[in-house]
Formats: sequence, C-alpha cells, structure tokens
Amino acid sequence: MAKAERIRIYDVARVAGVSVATASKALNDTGRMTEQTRERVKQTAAALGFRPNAMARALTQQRSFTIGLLTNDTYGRFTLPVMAGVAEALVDQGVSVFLCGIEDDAALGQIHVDAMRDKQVDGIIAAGKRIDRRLPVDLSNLAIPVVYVFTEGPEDAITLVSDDEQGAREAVEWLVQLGRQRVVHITGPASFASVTARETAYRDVVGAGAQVLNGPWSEAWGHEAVAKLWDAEGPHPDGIFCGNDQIARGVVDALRERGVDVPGDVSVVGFDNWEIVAAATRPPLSTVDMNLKEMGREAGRLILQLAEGKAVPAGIRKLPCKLLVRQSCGSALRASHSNGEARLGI
Amino acid sequence: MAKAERIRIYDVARVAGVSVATASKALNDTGRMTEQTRERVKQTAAALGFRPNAMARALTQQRSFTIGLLTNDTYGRFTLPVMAGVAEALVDQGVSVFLCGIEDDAALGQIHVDAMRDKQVDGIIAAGKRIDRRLPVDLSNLAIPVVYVFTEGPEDAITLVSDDEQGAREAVEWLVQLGRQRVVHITGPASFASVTARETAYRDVVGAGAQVLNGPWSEAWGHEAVAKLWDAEGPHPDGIFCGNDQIARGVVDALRERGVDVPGDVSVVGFDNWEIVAAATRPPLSTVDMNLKEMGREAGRLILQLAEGKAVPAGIRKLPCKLLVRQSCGSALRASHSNGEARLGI
DNA sequence: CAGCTTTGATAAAACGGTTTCTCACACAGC
DNA sequence: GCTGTGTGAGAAACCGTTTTATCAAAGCTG
Repeated sequence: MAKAERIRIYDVARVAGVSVATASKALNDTGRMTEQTRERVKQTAAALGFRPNAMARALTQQRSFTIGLLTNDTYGRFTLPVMAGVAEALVDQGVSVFLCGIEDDAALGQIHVDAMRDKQVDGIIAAGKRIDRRLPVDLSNLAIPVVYVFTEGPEDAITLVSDDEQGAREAVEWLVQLGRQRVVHITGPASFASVTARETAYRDVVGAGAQVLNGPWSEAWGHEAVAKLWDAEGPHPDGIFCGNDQIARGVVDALRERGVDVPGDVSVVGFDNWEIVAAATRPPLSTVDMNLKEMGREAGRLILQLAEGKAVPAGIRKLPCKLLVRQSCGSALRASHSNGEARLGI
Repeated sequence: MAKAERIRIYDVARVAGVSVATASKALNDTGRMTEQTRERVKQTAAALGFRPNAMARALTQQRSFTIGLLTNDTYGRFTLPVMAGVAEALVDQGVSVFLCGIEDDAALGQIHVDAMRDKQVDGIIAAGKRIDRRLPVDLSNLAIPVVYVFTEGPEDAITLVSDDEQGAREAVEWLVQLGRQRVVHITGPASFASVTARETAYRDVVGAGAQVLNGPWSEAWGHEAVAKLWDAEGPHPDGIFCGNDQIARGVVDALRERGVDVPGDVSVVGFDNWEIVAAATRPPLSTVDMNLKEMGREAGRLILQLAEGKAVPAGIRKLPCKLLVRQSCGSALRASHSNGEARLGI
C-alpha cells in the first residue's frame, strides 16, 4: 500500500462536483444547500477517507482542539489519575493533550508555557501535588483560560482541590461507628495544609482525647509512631487514622510484628488510596480516595467550557473524597465499591 | 496589563521598516540581506515579544514540532519514566508531546492515531508495558515515522527494549561474587518473555542446582515462595534473585518474619527498581534498573532524526540494564549510584 | 409581468507564516 | 558607455481550511 498523498478538501470538492466552499460547509453542517448536495459531499469525503488538516483549521477558527497539561508532579501519584480524567473528558471532543512536566523548575515552566502559547492551545490545566503550593509559573494575563487542579492558584482563578476535611471526617466517623474508643492520628508534617485540614476534622469528631503524631510521609514513620504509642504507659489505641497510605502500611506492618491483630484489636484507615500500597498491605487497607480522576474529568469539562467562550464562575471548588473500605477496619458494613483493583503488570 | 493582541510577523515587519518576507528570512537566518537589516529585525521582534504562530508555520513547512506518545500503560510504572525521557530529549528542540493513553482498547487507539494524523504530528512513539505484546493499533503504512518502546513492534520497525538477559546476568553474577552458593530465582508467570529471558541468564550463571519458582507478580507470591523454600527439606537458599521488586519485597518481609537475616543469612536482589517499593523495603532492595528514562531519551532522539528525514536503521535495540546495589545483598563493594531517592510527596 | 425575497452555490478573502521569483541597483569589466 | 553579475529586498504565491460577500436563478406578490 503506497503511502497515499493526503486527501484535501479540494479533492473532495472536485470529486463531488462542488466548490471548496460548499464542501466545507457541507462537512461542517453550516451554510445553506440542498440536503442532497450535503449528503453527496459527505459520502464523497467518507469514500475518499478525507480528514481535515487540523493545522489549517486551527488557523482560521480560533480553536486548536488542543490543551496543555502543566504538571509539577512528573509523573507522580497525584497527577497521574488527574491526567487520565482529563484525557477521558476531552477525547470525545477531539481535543488532544500536551503533557508538560516542569519539575519545580521555573525556567522549564516558562519554556513549556511559551511552547503552549505558540501552539495555540485552547486552555491550560495546571496540576500539582500539593494544594498549598503554587506552581513555579505565571499563568495570569495569558489570554488563554486556565484551570488549577490540586495546586494553589491565584485568588480569582478556577481551582479544583480535594475536600480533605470531609474525607478525614468520613474516615474518623467510620472508626467511631465501629465502636473504636481511642482513635489516634498518625500523619505527615504539619507544614502541609492537608495535614492540618485532616487533623481539624479528626479533632472535631474525636473531641477530647485526640492525639496527633506528626512525622515524615514514610512507612518508617508508621513503624516509629507505633513504637512510641505501644511503648508508652496506659491503654493502647484501638483505632488509627493515618495521614497517608504509606504511613498506614508502616503502621499495619509494625502492629503485626508486635502481635497486635488488625483489624481484630486495632482498626486502621489510610489516606490517598494509592492502590499499590493500599492493596498490598496485609490486610488490605481501608483508605480515603480523593477522586483525583473525577477531579481531572471536571477540569477537562471546565476548560472545554472556557475554550468555547462560556463563562465559568471563579473560585475554589472542593471535590468530595470517598471512604474506601477494605479489610483493615473489620466489620465491613459499608459497601466497598472496590473501583479498580490494582492491575499490576510485570 | 491588558491581554495584548498577539504580535504577528506583519507587525514586526512594519515596525522594522521591512517587508514581511524580509522579516521572515531575517528571523529564520535564511535568505540574503545586510547583517544590519537582519539584526534590526531580530531586535524589533525581541522588543515586541514576537512569537511565531506554530500553526501557521506548520502549515507551510512540513513540521509541526509535535509528536504523539501512544501508551498502553496509562499511566503506569513503565511508561512514566519513558515519558520523562522522551520529553527531556525533545523539549530543547521545541517539540511538544501529545500523550494518549489507549488502555488496550483498539477503538480508542484508532481515535488517537487519527487525531494525531489530523494534527500532523511529526512522529509517533508507541510505548507499552510488555516487550512481548503488541499495542492494539496498526501503525504501519502511516507516512509518519514510528518508534516502538518497551513493546513489540512489526518486523521492520525501530524498536527499543531492555536487555533483560544482561540485567539478570549482572544480578546473579553479583550474588555469586558475594559468595552465595545456593541462589534460587523467584519470578513471575512463564508466559512473559522477560521471565524466560531472565531465567535463561540465571540458569546460565548458576549452572547445575538452578531452581526457578514461577508465580504471580505480587508481594503475596514472594511470601508464599519463601514458605515453600523454607518449609522444604535440605539446606535453605542463601541468595534469591527475584523477578520484580514486588516479589522481592514479599520475600524480604517473609524472611524477616521467619527470623532470617537479610542480608546476613540471605542476599536478595529484585528487578525494575520501582523506587517506591525498592526503597521502602527493609533493608532497601538491591535491584536491576532497566534505564527506562534513557530508553525514552533514545526514542526521542530517534524520532527526531526520523522527523528530520534522516534514515535510521530498523531493528530491535536492546538497551542495557544496570544493577543498583542497596543493602539487601550485604558487602556493597559496588558503587551504589543511588540515582534519585524516592521523592515522596504527601 | 415588474419587483422583491429566498435559495443554493461560488469566488475570494482571510488566518499567519514561508518560500520562490522577480527586480532595481551598484559595481566591475571591456 | 554598455553589458554582465552579484546583492539586498520585496511582491506574490502557497499551505489547507473557514467564512464572508456576491450572485444567478427561482419563487412570490400584487
């Protein structure tokens, strides 16, 4: 099969016996003409396998059907699901996504933003890995719509973040519902906004007797925190709400090594639903899912609206988290909705 | 700051007092003119902040400075580093990357390939997660250069894969060098080409007394395999080469639970260098890194060559793996080169 | 049947660049 | 002084679409 010359609308018009203008209008369902003519052009185009040149089209219209996804988290745990959601929301509309990792590098960020502008993207989605940090790029005064996802944006921007407080509340309430009396919170560094948000919710639910341990976001810290708690005087906790899944995994491992039964003696809940960690924990970890993919979908929808010129009210939108119950809490009354078990290749 | 109208080359020409043609030639370092004129145009362009419209440029030239990255592994462990490498190799050349996840879905794949063609990408990189599986898309007869990475391509294609045999050989030789006498191999399903490649190398090095256990690619299988080995009669292994890091982590955990010292009694090596698993294992896991990022870089370089019309010989290129020594083997004589500790956010 | 409106289709002008061709001019050679 | 030659610059064509303006023919109206 010869690599055929690409068919242009000119060819379609010639074969269909009409002018280029008519062909264009027929294919785009615009303008006026006999239904018969329109149909003939369409069939000719289909028969010839005509596909319009997106560059030429973008030049005349004001749309390139292209958006830029700028991310800090190349290509980490947070941006990944977001990307998947964005792509999912846009593929139906024929919109393609430029992926640009900027790695906390302002210069690199500028390069990518410039490249995006040159390539006339219809919008930019800026995605991060912390909701209390800005990306090292200036996207204001850009004449291109911008949506911020899981990162801090300017005051008057459209920003999508997770509702950490609500997620944490659900998790802790679940532990309390299970009858746990002494629930502690082992979490990350207090410098993170999500840490304080989750902690606030935790204290709200637990009330007096709240106990929070801050440390690094690591399995090792989970071990260490358990050691602290169990080596201390007095009654041990019977419920542990962890700031993320890595800490939770460390906690569960440490408890097992001490002969403490999870979920028999202690219920443990994590945060993030990082499948690879949560599903491999023994027993599998109950955890809070931030619905990052849905966040991506929503970002895609919003940027599309903006690209089409529709107005979207600015402000911060918190998207709800969802508690995902596995086996680390016991008594799984709540439906599991195990959405997507880890598909682990080699 | 008003969102200024975009500066066109027309504006540059007018301000510089030359024709559009001259301006274009000045900026692209083509054509003939006084060095003085050229410089004046360039300075005018810089002063005005002129940036050429990539769409318009792509229409006349035959380059869109855009490539498509088609991946099966949305957005998993293998494609991620590959993407990073690709992007790194291309950003300097002003080439942007369309990321398209196709999820083993032929229809979705076709949609994305069509979208790429419409958008006139200069090349396509097809990346997978298994070197013995094809992507569910037909990229032959495409009139656009294609490079296959970490996936099986057509016979006459340009394909980049990891050299599993060499990597496995290095790992096992390292165990033997350390004085390990009874090295076993716990690995994934035999249906994977990489499993047989690694096994072949293992048997080559170990010779008589080789023992291979196949199972799923999971931590659980690591536990199970250790149980089988240690519950059996006769002397226990003193070296274990694992088919991936998850299995290795299961093995190390299982050994610790049995009171077997790693690396004192047994040396363990994994495969993949999946930081989040390998670095969190206690002790941190020695493992084989497949250099996926370098594979991505090479793919980027190749696709660039092809896009520029240069010929590149077809065939399968195996890129070497690198043994990364951490603490699960003992006696770390070999330099560690711990390239990039896990940067774990919240 | 003259005058007006609607209809179907087209020619031509964008879009924002690059590239090919043409041309005026200065300069050297005879 | 006339011709050839290189040089700097610009006019115009082109890339492949969309869109606007135009127009002939047909259909109505009174």
